[in-house]
Amino acid sequence: MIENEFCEATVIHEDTLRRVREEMPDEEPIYEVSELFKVFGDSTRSRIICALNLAEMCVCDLSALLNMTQSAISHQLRILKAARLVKSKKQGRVVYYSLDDSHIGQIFALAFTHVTEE
Amino acid sequence: MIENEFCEATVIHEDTLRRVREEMPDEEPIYEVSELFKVFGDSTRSRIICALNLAEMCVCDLSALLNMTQSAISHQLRILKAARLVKSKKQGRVVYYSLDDSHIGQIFALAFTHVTEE
DNA sequence: TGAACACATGAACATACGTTCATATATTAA
DNA sequence: TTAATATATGAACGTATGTTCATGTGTTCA
Repeated sequence: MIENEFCEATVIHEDTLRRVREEMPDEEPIYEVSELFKVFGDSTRSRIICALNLAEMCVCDLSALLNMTQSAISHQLRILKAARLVKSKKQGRVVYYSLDDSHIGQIFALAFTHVTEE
Repeated sequence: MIENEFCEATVIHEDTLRRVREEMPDEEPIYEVSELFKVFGDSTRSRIICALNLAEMCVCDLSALLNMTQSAISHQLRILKAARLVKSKKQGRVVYYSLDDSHIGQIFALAFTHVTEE
């Protein structure tokens, strides 16, 4: 049992700890990954993503589809756009949103198979 | 332009809206998917998952690895266990945690390739 | 039996987050 | 130019969430 340098935690398995320390991904990419998952971790945003995965849509259609106020949808689209998950295209006063990523579909597909099995 | 039955939202594209309504996944699996992503959406939990993906570990080793208090780790492990993402095995007074799912690795792998490219 | 240890857990606290409300911006049509 | 429309956005509000602190539970060892 060895005291850690930075906190009071006791270390029982020095060998595995050393190995995991070496093989662990850096903190930054892990942080970015969890930031990505955080965006997915709201059902409104997930529903928007599922919808945009089927068709390019404008804000008021999304609002009607999800039965939510235009403001709420717009706020969430802003977050999705900041995360570079959706892109927008303005035509007149209508703004069309669509998915801006190739991995989203794959990640969601895996997640769906996860929650639907067992 | 047609007024929606349940909210004041204006519908511009009736045809795509109808098609998306038909092809959209049900609300419940989408909700479950976003609940799963919500669990992944915290960097502490993501780091725990990355660690357990490399080795079965006890609480105090995780605590030392992530330089966090035993209590904080324990609380997060509770959440991961409730989500059936990790399982625990008690040996004496030491509790060993390991991943309890085959999809986690794939989902994280996809997410990593997403954040590391571009 | 009691001390030490590994872990769990409830309460408290600060912070983050999603929606609502009011309003601003930009475009079209009269 | 004015009214209507589609969207964006800031402030406010309630709620959810992660960590800390204190303490509880269960196990080992002297």
